[in-house]
Formats: sequence, C-alpha cells, structure tokens
Amino acid sequence: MTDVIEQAGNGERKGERTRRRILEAGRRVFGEVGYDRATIRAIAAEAQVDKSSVIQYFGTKEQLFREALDLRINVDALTVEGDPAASAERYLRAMLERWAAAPDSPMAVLLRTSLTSEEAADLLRRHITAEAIDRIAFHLEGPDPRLRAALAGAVMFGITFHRHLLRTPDLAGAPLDDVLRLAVPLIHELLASPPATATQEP
Amino acid sequence: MTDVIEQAGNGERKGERTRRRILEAGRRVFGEVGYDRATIRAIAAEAQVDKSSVIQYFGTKEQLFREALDLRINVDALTVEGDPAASAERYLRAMLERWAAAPDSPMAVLLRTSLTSEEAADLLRRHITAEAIDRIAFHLEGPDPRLRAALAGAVMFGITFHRHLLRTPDLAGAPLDDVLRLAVPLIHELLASPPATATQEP
DNA sequence: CGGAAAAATGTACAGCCGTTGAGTTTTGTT
DNA sequence: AACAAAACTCAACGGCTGTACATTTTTCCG
Repeated sequence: MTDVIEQAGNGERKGERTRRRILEAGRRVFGEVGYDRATIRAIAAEAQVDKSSVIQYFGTKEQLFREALDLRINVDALTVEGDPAASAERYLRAMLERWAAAPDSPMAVLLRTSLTSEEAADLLRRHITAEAIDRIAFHLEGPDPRLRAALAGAVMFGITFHRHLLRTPDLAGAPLDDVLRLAVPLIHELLASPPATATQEP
Repeated sequence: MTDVIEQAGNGERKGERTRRRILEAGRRVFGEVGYDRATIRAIAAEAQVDKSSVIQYFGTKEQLFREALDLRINVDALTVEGDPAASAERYLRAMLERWAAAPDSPMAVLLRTSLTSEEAADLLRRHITAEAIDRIAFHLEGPDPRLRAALAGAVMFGITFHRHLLRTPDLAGAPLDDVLRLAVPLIHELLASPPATATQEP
C-alpha cells in the first residue's frame, strides 16, 4: 500500500555514515597530497570502503573534491568588525592557530590545488576576494582601500604559508607570540594609517 | 674496439641543440602545470621532438625535472648588501619585476611543485633559507634577526604569490609603484627597526 | 662517395588510473 | 520469516602514463 519510504528512526542512516567517512577521508588525502596525486583508491582505502562506493556516493572524483571543499571554508571567527586595525591581531592569530590545529583543512586542500588547477585557483581567488578583501576594505578609510586590504591579506597569507605549508624552519619553529608581536604592527600599518603624507594630485 | 670519439666541429652539435630544446620545453610545461600534470609526451610535443628522445637524453621524467630546475635559481641581482633596509625596495622590486617578466621561471616550477612533493618542498625550503634568510639576517641588528628576516621573506613572498601566481585581481591589477609604496615600509619596519623598547633609532 | 656513429623515431608493454555495471550482502518493514 | 530496497563489493574495461627496445634517418669524416 504505502510506497512512500520514510525512515527516520535512529539519528543517522547507515549510508550517511559511510558517506561522511568518505568525505572525511577525501579531505585528509586531498589535503595531504593535493588533487592530482590523490587517488580514489587511496581515499577508499583510507575510509575502509570499496572504491566503487566512492563513485556511487559522489559520482566522480572532481565532485567529491568539490564537496570536500565547500563545507564552508567560511572563516566565521575571522570576520572583521569594528575597528579594522584592532581586529588585525585577532584575525592573524585565528588564522595561524586554526591552520596549526588542522593542517589538512579544506583551505590547505584548495591552496595545494590552486597552483595546478585553474578551476581551484578561481575558487580560491573568489573566496579571498569575497571573504577577506571585500570585508576588510569596507571598513577602511583613506586611499586605495582595496589594495591595502589585498596587501594585508597577502602578508598574512605569506606568513601562514611559510609557517604551516612550507614550514620554513625559522618561522615554523618560532613561538606564536613572537610571530604575532612582529607581524601585527605590519597589518596595523597597512589597515589603519593613511599612508600618504598629504593628498597629492598628479 | 671503439677508439675515443672526439668531435668538436662547429659550435654546437645537433644533439646539444635538441637537448637544450627539450630542457626549455620542460621548463615551460613544468612551469605551467606543475610536475604531476606535465607529461613527457606534452613536453616532447612542445619541443617538437619524439617522446623517446626525452627519455634518451634525460633517462627519466624526474631527472628532466631536476635538470630543468637546478639551473641556478640564484637570485644574483637580489643579493642583500649594505644597509638591509635600504635594499628592501630593490629586493622586492626585483622580485616582482622578475616574476612578471617570466611567470614560468624555475622558481614558479619549484613553488607549484613544492605543495605536493616533499622533495620539492625541501629544495625550496633550503633555497629560501640559504639564499634569502641567511643573507638578510647576517646584516640585521637587534633581537630575533632570523625570525625577522624570515618574516620579511614571507611578506614579500605573499605579495608575489598573490600578484603573480594566484593573480588576486586587486593586487594583480595595481600598478607596481603603488604596491611598492605600500609594501616597502613594511619590509623597512621589519628589517631596520629594533622592535623592542630597548634602543631607539638614530 | 661510403659507411659508421649519432640522433631521431615507431612500436610495444606494463602499470595505474577513473569509472562502470552486474552481482552480493545488509538493513528495515510487514 | 519473507521480501524489497538500500548499501556494499567484485571483476573488468578503456585510456593515459612512463619507459624499453628495435629500427630508421641523419650527420659527418676517411
């Protein structure tokens, strides 16, 4: 009679569980070796699942990659509010701490891949522009707000990259507080100060 | 049975020529798509040579990659001499101009690959430490010279990365002089100023 | 010339990859 | 217990890769 198949029952269906495990395994493997070197077979093994299941749940490797990423890279705690310069330290500290805690985060995945995939590069560019530059620039006064915001992002990114991705010894080995003490003033200077001594007309 | 085969003749043997062409094609392709996505067949096509010749001259893909890289990434013009702070602008300007002129340089290759190959990461780390941090830190006074040098490198790298590798619009589209006007003071601050309260600048 | 060394090519192979479709086991409802 | 749907696994295919070997073409000196 009833052909409607509705099942709530317990908290999580079996399928949901393995789907989640594949997704997590995908994040781990993609994060470690990037898109190209990551194989469906390796992800399946990591998730203790047959390789076919990966396809069954996600259709294609690229789709799995996409879903492994978009679980909001949103940097909720990183939103800039109030005085932009005052939040510089919060911002950079959160960025560094977050990356230290989860080196294989979606962000790392995206970064690793962005250098060899134009599509991933586009995604990353868009994300940085929308989530960071737009928000920061919105609060800035003075000339070239977007460029200054972009530079601030680039500076923070460069530090994070060297410390956590490339692991340059001098940066990776330094205490977080030392890094912040030296780096935060730079961000301050970029965001807070009107850099020109006076308004000059060409 | 074979005597010593010595032939000098003209300035460049035929073999040398194609060997060089393969090397150049390798640099181009590796620089564009990174190690993984680069195929021997594509490199051979780019060099207008049979795929077998690539193997014949370089033995293996990895060996070709190695040779395509090591042609000194040396940044001769980037050496830091004299006042470190004074050379900051020269340094960053040279870095940005160089990269703009040759986006597929060995450095780009190395960077692209360093994110997915531990070996390439090692090479890059070593290069940055030896060529940049060591030299800069040598001229620095005040506390934490190595950390400050590493941070300066990270800052310049971050800007270069966003401008030329990722091409974030706000940074890629800005005039070089604007970027330098905003960025150079940051490097100055890192390299010249003793950040602690102990001493004051003259 | 002529013939040998050097250079360039064509062919083939084994390996790994993503993906497929058919088959088997597990799950949940009646 | 019976049975259908969902979940999972197995075996295989075709495509692309790096590489090895045998062969042909080019170069060059007597």
